[in-house]
Amino acid sequence: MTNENFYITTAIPYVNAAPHIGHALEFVQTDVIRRFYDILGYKTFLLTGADENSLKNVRAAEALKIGTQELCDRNSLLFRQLAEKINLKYDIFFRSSNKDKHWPGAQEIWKRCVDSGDIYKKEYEGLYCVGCEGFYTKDELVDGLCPEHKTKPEEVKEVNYFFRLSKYQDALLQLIESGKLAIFPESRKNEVLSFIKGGLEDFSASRSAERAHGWGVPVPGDPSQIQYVWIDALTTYINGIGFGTDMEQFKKWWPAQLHVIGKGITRFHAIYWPAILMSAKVELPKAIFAHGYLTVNGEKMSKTIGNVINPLDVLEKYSADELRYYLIRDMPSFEDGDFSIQALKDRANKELLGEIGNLVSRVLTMAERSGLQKYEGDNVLEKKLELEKIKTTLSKMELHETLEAVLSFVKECNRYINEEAPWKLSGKPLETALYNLLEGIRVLSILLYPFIPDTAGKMADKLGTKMGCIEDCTFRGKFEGKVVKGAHLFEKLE
RNA sequence: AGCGAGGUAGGGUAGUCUGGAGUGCCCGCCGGGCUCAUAACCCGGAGAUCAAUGGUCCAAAUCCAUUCCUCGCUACCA
Repeated sequence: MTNENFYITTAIPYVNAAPHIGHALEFVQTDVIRRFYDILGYKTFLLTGADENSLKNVRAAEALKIGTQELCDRNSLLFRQLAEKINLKYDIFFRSSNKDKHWPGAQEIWKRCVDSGDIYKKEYEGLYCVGCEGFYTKDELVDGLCPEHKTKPEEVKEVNYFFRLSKYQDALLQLIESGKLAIFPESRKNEVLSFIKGGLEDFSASRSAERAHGWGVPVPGDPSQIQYVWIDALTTYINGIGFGTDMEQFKKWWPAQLHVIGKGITRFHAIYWPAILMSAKVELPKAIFAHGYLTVNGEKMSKTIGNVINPLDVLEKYSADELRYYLIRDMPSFEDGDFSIQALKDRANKELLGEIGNLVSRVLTMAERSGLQKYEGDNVLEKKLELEKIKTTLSKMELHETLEAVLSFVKECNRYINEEAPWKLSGKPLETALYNLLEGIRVLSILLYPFIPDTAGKMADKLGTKMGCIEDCTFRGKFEGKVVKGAHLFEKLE
């Protein structure tokens, strides 16, 4: 057992629209890691939430003819519902429109960066598309026109605050090359390194309040400017645990052991964020895990195609465990993966029901019929458990590999039944076979807990055992739980 | 264009660093076994010029060179 703290975060998504299935993937991945660290004995804390200060939210609200806060309230609720329904075990759902807890921290960070001399005023010149309300670089334009609106962007000059990112180029390089800030997977780490080596430019850290429609965190001492959304968004990771408002709690959990993010925002987390923290003289997070994106039936998700999958709809028809299992099992942790309902059903029927549910069902039937109250025997089946592989793949964040290693033990249990044929046995040989199988299921209930917590709990209940931790994943020579078969763990999906 | 990652059976992957029979896993397909179990479970089989060419070596998916193809990153996208 360890007493170390483990603070983990999901990215905080823009809430300009309802959650899609990609958000569900991130929630599940983060939760699996968190729960694994739970059974490893860490004291864990998980932050999730919503980035509400984006201009996208302002625009989305205007399109719907409602207030921005109302839109954020509405959509944040959907994200929170998703978190609940998918069993994301979060400790805090933190919204960046929270003026009491978020603004003080975001402004404190800003002041500290000013004190370090890293924020300065500069005239910003850029190509601004009125339709997009955003700036474009020359490379992004198609024939000199905005790729979306096919209009010529205006040249706009505006005085903004800039963050002196260039100053941190060497420090960032050293930080990431040395692994002091770990980036999973390796390929993303390489991308970040090559980006840094290409030379870092200072970035615009504020916008005019006018252009931001007055929405966002004001720059301390200059109400005409609003903080650039990324600065305020990143600080939710520290503000949510008390930076600027409850430094005691903040010190308890920070630094984060892991930020889980989508691959598209790697740069902000691996470059901007550590630079801001260095400037503000705050400790740095330990690791970043960038997952891939989901396609749907082989196509990129898009509103235009109309193939966006809302995970809340999926959870109307399928259980949290079925969705969680599928997302981890079929999606490589780091690569893009393809989502399809058919594949989800196949996994649920073949593996959750056919292998896990059926294993429990056949063993508990035989155990009940045996009439035994306690079971003893030698630990032959335990040798098939690859606990080391489970731990090493987890430490590399290869969650699909971790799950596969757990599942291969399920297969060994089923194989063991076929080989031993306990239905033909009686006396000591029967007791030994049942002992091994019951211990096997008990261990599985622990190892499956991070992935399918509801089912794992049911398994422990059926065995009459308590949910254990990693130290309990060994066979103990004796099984004394009170076995009750009860209902099936899964029903077949048609 | 530059930098990076890849191309292994019908699909998806591991193996490559540290060369040693195409070795493994998942889905799909075909055949058999079992009857404890939710038509679930177990075993066996078919299916691959390991992208191509050239080289090093007793020996190459693995090392070297070249070519072709795919994907990612290249300043504000989960």
